[in-house]
Amino acid sequence: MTTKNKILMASLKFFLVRGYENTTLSMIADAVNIKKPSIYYHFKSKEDLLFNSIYFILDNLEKQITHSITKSDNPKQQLESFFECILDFNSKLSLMIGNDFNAPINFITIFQLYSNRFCELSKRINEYYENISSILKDIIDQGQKKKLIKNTLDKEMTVIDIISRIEGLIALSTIYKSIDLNSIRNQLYENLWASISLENNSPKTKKFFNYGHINLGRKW
Amino acid sequence: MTTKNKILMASLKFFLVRGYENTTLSMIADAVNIKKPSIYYHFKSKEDLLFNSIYFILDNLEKQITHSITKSDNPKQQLESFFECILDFNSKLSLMIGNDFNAPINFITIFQLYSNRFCELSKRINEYYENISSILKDIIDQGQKKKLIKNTLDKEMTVIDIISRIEGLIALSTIYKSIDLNSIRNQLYENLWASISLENNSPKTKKFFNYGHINLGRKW
DNA sequence: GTCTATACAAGGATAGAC
DNA sequence: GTCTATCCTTGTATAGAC
Repeated sequence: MTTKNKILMASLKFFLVRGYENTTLSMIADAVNIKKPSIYYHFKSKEDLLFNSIYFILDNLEKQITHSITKSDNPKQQLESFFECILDFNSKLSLMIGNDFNAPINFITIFQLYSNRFCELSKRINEYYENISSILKDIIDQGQKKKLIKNTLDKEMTVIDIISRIEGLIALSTIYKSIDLNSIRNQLYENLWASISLENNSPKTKKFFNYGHINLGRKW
Repeated sequence: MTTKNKILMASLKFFLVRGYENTTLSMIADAVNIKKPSIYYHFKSKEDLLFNSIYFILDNLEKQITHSITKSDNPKQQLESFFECILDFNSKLSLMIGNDFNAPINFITIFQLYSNRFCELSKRINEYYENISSILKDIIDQGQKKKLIKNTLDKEMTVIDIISRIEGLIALSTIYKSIDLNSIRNQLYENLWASISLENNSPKTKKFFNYGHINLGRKW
């Protein structure tokens, strides 16, 4: 791993766990075992580090979502993959950055905080939502054609409903201590499917997907 | 309005819109038309301001949820009030603090950020979730007794499902620019009700509640 | 209760040697 | 590419006058 990547990964870690303002360049430098000014050889400012951290998250997440969807052409399974993929991405991110704080991380918070402050980030984050919305619309389309999903659904609204349920779940599980996300996520997906599908009794299949290794997505 | 309350309201505003670290005591002092050191006469530190801001939000929100629930003893309407109340609280908070930034606010983000950093806050925030969980459980109980809500529901999970849908919606609408929350909130509530109720066709009633004035809840 | 003046610390960033 | 030394700004907080 190059020094540049080490710096980026350390930044990502601190930004996710402590937030941007509570992360200092000294902390990052210490974590990478270099001195503060060396960071400036690789990145032009602290903001630059934030931007690259967020691009890293979004690039990888999009890649993994796209990949997980192609594993099946069954709309129900695709939707399940979509659902699981985002939840798993959050857990994996936590493992990947070596989260040795005992605070759970939530990658969405960082979007909320900085999308309104940095126009450049806002664009990219919105692009991400456009992308996953379009993926979901395609899945719903296919499901309707195959008579698996209700034809009466408002597509736009259903997309919002699905995304907000997933993100709400991640957010809530990091704030409210009494939630055991793993024990209910399958059931919550079944509820979601039941609410949009034409089936009467949705079978309760337990599936665990593995999305492979998280790669560095962006060229420098 | 006393100087103390003015300071608190200004802090709340900045904390919600800019976050804690990006809010300086000078900004607060300017907004209230006093000098920086005068703040220390009323509050012992910047942290003290953060704590009181969050208590203010939670005290008021709990009060309004409790109040909105008592307006009906029909579980469907109570659940709708609950749903609407939290969404409206977020909008009202935005109006109340005189949000002249063009960034939408989301009062839940602040919980996510500081519940893990300040043990005292974590306790209070968890207490809030325990409270609203218990309110929701009661509503579901009543609904089941009155044969309006499915008996097969896992109560714990349903509670999490409901809260995460509401909070996910608020969060998403502040990040993703293409969402018009007001045009879909009623439909989303109907979806929620449809997924837990025994009715086959849920009637589409449009209701707008007014939760009255937001009061200062905490004694100093 | 509010002010002026000021202490003190810390963070981002740059210059320039090696 | 990485370092030491240092600049500069800003933020929290306190002392003490009025």
